[in-house]
Amino acid sequence: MPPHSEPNPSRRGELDRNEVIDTALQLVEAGGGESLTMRKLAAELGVAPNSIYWHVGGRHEVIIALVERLAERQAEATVTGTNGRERVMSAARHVWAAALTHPHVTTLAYEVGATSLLELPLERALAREITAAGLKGDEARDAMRAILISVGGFLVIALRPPDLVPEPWTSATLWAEVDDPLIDPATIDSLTRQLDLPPLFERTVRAVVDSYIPGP
Amino acid sequence: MPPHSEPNPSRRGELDRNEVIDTALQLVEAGGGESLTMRKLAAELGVAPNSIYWHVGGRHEVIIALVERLAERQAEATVTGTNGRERVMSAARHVWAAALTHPHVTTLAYEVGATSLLELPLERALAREITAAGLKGDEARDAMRAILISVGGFLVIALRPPDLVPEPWTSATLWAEVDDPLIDPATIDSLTRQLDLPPLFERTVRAVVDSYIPGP
DNA sequence: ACCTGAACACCGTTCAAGT
DNA sequence: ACCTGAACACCGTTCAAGT
Repeated sequence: MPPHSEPNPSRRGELDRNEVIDTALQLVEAGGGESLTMRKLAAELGVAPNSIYWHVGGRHEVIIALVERLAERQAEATVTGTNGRERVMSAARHVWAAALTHPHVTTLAYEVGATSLLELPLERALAREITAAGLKGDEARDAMRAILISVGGFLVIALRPPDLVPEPWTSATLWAEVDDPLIDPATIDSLTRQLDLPPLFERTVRAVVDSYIPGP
Repeated sequence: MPPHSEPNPSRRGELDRNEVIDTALQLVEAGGGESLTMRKLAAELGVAPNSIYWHVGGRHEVIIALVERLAERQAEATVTGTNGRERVMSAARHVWAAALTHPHVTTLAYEVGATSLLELPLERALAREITAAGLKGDEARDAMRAILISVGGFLVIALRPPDLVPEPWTSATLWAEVDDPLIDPATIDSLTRQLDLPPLFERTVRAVVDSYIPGP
């Protein structure tokens, strides 16, 4: 089998692994995961589809490589705040913000199960703040996972393409048809309106952070 | 393989929408979303692929219909608990449990953006408890969304096929290689071990519930 | 070592044609 | 009204063959 995992510094032709990965990354950032096909990628590179198999591997390997590349590029954002909870919250916000900056790659990474690979630098930053806040071992691990899972829940909503679901089956339309005497009408009305996600993120993730991270 | 995987060549006409949807649902429950192809479905029904277009429509419409069908079947579980927080927590657990009972359909529903359609009966149960707990309008809506998003975050982890990620890129392996003096070693060690999700769910969702729902 | 043409085994979907 | 054969426009992947 060809040298997928190890770089080959000896000599090369016109096409190299780096170029393939960069182009794949561009394709995904521009048009989302479904626009990354071996054939389109090959066409973009002006090469036959099977050449990619030699340099990188199949589609799955291309995706892993592209996620790895973006992870490297991911600038490690600086955490702010003057106490443990604030700093942990800040690290959590960085995970959220980074994912929103690269929605397509984040979605694709999730689909192939490479989320941790993409987020590792930012997860480390979070782990450092949790350590600094005084948590250790399983306690620290639980705090970390709980916070990341909460952020993940919000990302699921935020990263969903808005036109994915046709009108009659949106949450809003569905709730508009609900007539339940045990549910407050004002609540139903509120459920049919657009949701402002960032403030809800702030309040909810803070609740999770506060419950796991000791106060100042 | 099982008798259901063999096509049925001995049929004349009499294909109806219900049969198509039921078979599609079975296909998904058995083998996940990717095993629902128009051609497999047609073969299962002993019919040409294009017949399905006449009775139901394209793949997307088949999926919506199948999600709708399961939603109808979804028995509305009874909420337990003696105070508001307990009862809201119980309703949240039902959403979680229902999704785990039908992991493939839940995943597929998410992929086509029909999560609300699938969960509507259970979301209504949650809305009733939130109403009963005294919340109204935007406040109730925020509580509802925050709780569902938190549950969703856990579902993302719980529903992910375990063998999706190859060894070298699992979260555990990635963390095993981390050597950071600012992170407690016991924490890193804990991050490389298997996570017990249910207790974390319980504690985290409860924190969210407690922060949105007034105490007794 | 590097790249291609051709092929295989799939997809979803459409459309004219049959009953 | 109901169903099909045939085709179109795609996929990912493999393999023998060329340089």
